[in-house]
Amino acid sequence: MSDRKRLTLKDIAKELGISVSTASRALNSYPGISDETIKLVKDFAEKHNYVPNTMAVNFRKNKTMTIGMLVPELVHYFFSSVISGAINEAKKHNYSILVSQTDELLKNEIMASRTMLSSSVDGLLISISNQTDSADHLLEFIEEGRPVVQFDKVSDLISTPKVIVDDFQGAYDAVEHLIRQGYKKIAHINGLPYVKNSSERLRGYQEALSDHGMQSSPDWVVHCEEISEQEGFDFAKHLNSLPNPPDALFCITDLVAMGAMKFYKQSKIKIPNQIGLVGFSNWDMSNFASPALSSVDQHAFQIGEKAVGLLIEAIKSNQVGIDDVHVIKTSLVVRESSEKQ
Amino acid sequence: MSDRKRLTLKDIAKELGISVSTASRALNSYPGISDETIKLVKDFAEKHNYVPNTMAVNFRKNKTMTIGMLVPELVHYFFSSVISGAINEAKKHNYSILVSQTDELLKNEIMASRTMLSSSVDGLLISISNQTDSADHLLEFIEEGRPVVQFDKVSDLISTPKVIVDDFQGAYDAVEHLIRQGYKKIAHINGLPYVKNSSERLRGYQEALSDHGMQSSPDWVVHCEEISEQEGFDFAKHLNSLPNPPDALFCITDLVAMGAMKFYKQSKIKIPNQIGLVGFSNWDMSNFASPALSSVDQHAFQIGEKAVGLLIEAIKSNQVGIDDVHVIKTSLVVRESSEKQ
DNA sequence: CTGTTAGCGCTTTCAG
DNA sequence: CTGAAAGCGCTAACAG
Repeated sequence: MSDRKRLTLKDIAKELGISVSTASRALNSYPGISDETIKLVKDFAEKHNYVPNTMAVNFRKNKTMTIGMLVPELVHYFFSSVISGAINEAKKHNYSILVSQTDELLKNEIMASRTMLSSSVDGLLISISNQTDSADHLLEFIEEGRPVVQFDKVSDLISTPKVIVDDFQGAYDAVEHLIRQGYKKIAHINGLPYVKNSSERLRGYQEALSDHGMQSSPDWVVHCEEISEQEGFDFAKHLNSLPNPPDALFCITDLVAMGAMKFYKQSKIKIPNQIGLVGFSNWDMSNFASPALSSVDQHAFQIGEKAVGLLIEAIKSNQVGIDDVHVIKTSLVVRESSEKQ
Repeated sequence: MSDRKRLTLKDIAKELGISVSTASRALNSYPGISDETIKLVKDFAEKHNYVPNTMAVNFRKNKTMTIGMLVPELVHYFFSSVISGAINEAKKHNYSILVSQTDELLKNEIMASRTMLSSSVDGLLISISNQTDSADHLLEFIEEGRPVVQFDKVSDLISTPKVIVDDFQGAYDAVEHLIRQGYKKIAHINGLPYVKNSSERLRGYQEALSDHGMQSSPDWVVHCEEISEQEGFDFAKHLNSLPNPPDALFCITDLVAMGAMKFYKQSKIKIPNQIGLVGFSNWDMSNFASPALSSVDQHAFQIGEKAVGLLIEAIKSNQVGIDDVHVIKTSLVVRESSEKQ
């Protein structure tokens, strides 16, 4: 339909009796163009609603002002918050964001990153999938001179700037808080030990305990595979059936903590008085749980902002492959589930 | 750095001693090219890792295979689910999705849609902001021959395909369910009366009641302005203080219902036995509430899929401005908050 | 079945 | 200060 032909530079030039290059330079306010012609051209352009053909500009400049962003799961409070921060920061610099998700599958991650590469994003923001054990698909970006910034789940197989959560500190704070609340037997539902986020949280847990002269029984550390609510429920049940059951639980995520909470409520074990509970991630839902769940906030929005900032910096300075790590501090949000009355 | 020059068609042609156009046609498997040359070229391309320059293709074809998507708030279970559905469907058709958000501000909506227009998306998917009372910015797309599809919050000031939730039916089902559960005095926390979603849910509420020969006291319908948790709390309190307080509450969203739930729990009013509660939107959190909140599911993912499907159809057939409405049926999810024991 | 040619709209040398 | 001209990589008439 319609497609009323758009005004081009050529049209303007012809109309104004000047050359295309002059028109171009005037519109972009080049040095060495008389104020007169600048005004002439700009006024004309304004009046006739000239809008440059972005595809032509992209093509010519070999830039799209577009950033690709790849996350494992979009429908996730953490990731949608990161994306939100990324979009807002990108907007400030006139970049747009192309979003896709991998459903935690390496296969999809490779496909999606290829698509982004071929759709010519100027750079890539990625949080890798759990399956990802190779960085070849990211290397393809670097090889083409397009920067990559990793966030949250990052691969060390490739040198890029990284924005990560301080999992260690977050866990440490959470456990220290439980200790200060007077809990004596603090257990930890962890994730898969070879996943960095998990191992760091475990380390934070252990160090907080030892710094306060407390012991963790090996029985008190268990490992989720799927980080699911069900696992939270099951492990809470399991821990509670031990001869010496814990009186507090630090869970690797809020979802797991919600599962645990369900078990304790069903079993009429009082939270927080009989069992203290702290999660990690500070989902919106944690506020609505009852009792409201204490949790470690990861400042997801800020992670998105930071990651975009670094990426744009890299794009502009044409630096790929710098390897620096930016650790975003967490904040413990104390709610009812861990405050003894 | 690097930027090891990429292979172009010209290179391939020269290398193979054929013309650029033949190379192009072979790669795109045009009819009327010998299988021999096709194989020759494809093998060579494969071997040397040829990847076409998308910017050049875009420029040439005046298409970007990119869709713009604009939502009020990205960090929102409903919208992130719609986006997720949209992305997955788009992927199937080799489209990518550029996402942005407006924070419910018309000003931002106009800016963002302009950006998308100028970044040359092939079409736009939009859920308008609460403030939006003009469709001029959407008209700009239509005028350029680029299709727009609206979803969820839609404007009738412009003719586009629309994918909307069956708010009426959803509300009707919710209220009918409450009636069947034996609740006699069903109140409704509604939204702003001039917002379509609100008015339709109100209509569903009213019709369900009257179809079952029940009355709604005017006192029992109240209107949120911000659709916040706090309002849910406050209105529940207010309703409960009436001389003839309701015994069930249908809330315009889950968030509002959570606020109401908080009030009743604080007041030791038993849910569901003393008060029945149903929300709308079926957030992930509703499952975790205690008692778990009954809610109307809007099939957000499916809305995203459908909207993208319609948009791509419009893009491919080059049809802008068709005005048809696709209503997605809701499903009531019954949980503890509305099942009397 | 293949090659020649023109050109998409813009930026950017290179000359004046 | 301005113009002429080349060319980015690709596709698509048109002509064999």
